[in-house]
Amino acid sequence: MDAKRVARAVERWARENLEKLPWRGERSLYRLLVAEILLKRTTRKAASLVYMQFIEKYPTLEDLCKASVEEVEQLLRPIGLYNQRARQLVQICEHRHVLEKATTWRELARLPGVGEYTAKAIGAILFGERVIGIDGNVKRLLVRVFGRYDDKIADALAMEAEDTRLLQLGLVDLGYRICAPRRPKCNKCPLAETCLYTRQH
DNA sequence: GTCCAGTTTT
DNA sequence: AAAACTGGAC
Repeated sequence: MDAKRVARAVERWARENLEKLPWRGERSLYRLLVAEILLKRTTRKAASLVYMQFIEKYPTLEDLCKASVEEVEQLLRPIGLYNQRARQLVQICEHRHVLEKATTWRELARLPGVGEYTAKAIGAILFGERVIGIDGNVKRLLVRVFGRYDDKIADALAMEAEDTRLLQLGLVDLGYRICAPRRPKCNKCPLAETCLYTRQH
């Protein structure tokens, strides 16, 4: 298995090609967590606008914790799932101490609304942990490249990471923008040489 | 396995 | 008109 080769290629690609998004480059755990919750089952475009409004209104965790659920719901209404998301954000305030001290993805995973994907993605992006969050886009990419997906593949990739942030964001961006569900842009993909799917088509 | 929910893409 | 959208809770 070419985990090392794939990791290198993804990181190299990510260095030049990551899409600029409002939460990219964000060093605040609070802000990254807000972004992840807004992005669940939601496109980047829709999430971007609401994210910027959200951060302007609640720049810090303290600001959010002073807000009411209704107020937060109102802001989230345009992108849907507002009931659920607003409740989760307010619950995170109740677990404020966890967020303030967390240094590993396992601690984050205890927060309401934070599952394995979100916790591992932040672990890779912010904490530099050797983990990779696997969302639908990354899974599709890995199935195409390796012909299958299981936990061992994700672990192997994480172990080969030189820069866990670049690897995580690179995988997500490649999966979303290049390795699209239909008509993937294999001619623009840095993994085309080793990709099983590309070679079979 | 089902539900959440408005927006975007096909 | 569907199907999908950086999932997670129940």
